[in-house]
Amino acid sequence: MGRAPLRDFSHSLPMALLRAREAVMSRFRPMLRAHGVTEQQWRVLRALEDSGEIEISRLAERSFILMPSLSRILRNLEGRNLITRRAAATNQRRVLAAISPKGRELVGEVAPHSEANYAAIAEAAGEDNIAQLYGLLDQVTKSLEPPSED
Amino acid sequence: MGRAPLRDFSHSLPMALLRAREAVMSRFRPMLRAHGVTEQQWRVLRALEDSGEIEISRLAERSFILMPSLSRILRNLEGRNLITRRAAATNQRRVLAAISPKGRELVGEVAPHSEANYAAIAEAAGEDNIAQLYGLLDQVTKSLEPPSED
DNA sequence: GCCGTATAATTAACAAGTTAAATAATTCAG
DNA sequence: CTGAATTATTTAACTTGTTAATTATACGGC
Repeated sequence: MGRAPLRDFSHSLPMALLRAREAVMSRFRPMLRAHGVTEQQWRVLRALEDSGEIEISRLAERSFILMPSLSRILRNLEGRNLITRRAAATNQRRVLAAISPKGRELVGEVAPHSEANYAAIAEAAGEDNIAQLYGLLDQVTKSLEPPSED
Repeated sequence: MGRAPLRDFSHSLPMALLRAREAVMSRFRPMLRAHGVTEQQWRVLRALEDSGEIEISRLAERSFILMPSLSRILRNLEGRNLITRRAAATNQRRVLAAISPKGRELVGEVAPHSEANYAAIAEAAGEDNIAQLYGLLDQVTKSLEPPSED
């Protein structure tokens, strides 16, 4: 107690966010693992299911994965025939990725479990708390993002 | 918006937590990098400064880093003479880690910048929002943690 | 049409996350 | 007191995060 020479170590915002995220993810990881995908691979597959064929730069934004990581993940998923990649017709630099039938099948298998987990989490934490948390996270995130200069 | 075949992809709790964490950390990483430490190395040094000499299992809990990662991080920090490691006298299995004078010096240099960043973040996001966010994160995290059986 | 510059994606290199296995020291039953 | 089970830490293997460098294509001025 008394003077704090530094912010109390156990109360840093990054740590609090990390703990919360881990509390959530620990309920998903075993299930995803049982289906042979990592958390990030799952994010990519879900994003592709949502978007249809899409430029990988945009896929990186949507799945919130940096390009170098995404590049490796796509190589992996392509090797397992869960996605396809091809150069765009108009611009050979751009690469378009799309989910494959096999990938869609996998998403179909995993999605119900994922939904059940979300429901269990909402139940355990309280719908209202989750909703409020979403709101605050969005607000704080936006207020911290650099003033993008588009 | 009609039926949602799956939860809207862009609104998953893990993603929202990840985005918020990244919004915060992006304000710290360049500064830490300039001082030659990663985010995790910084967490470890701060935790050691707080705790004094401590068993590394407990250090893992405090810094919220898994033992295999921590093992590598300590090897690195020890190699740079920022920390020391020694076997406990009573139990040769246990390893005690402590921050070194050089490590303490580094913390002393970095801490003011860290504090300034926290202040800027609180300013940008609003003290009240941050406080409310802490509360919600704690609450949700606790409600999701498995009923620990001590 | 050619050259410098910008853009999209990948690769490189190192650190850390995740799960499983291995190592080493301790405890405890018999 | 010996050996099986337990505990603390490390190592292994693979994946991802992070920053920098590289490759390949497209664009713009001349």
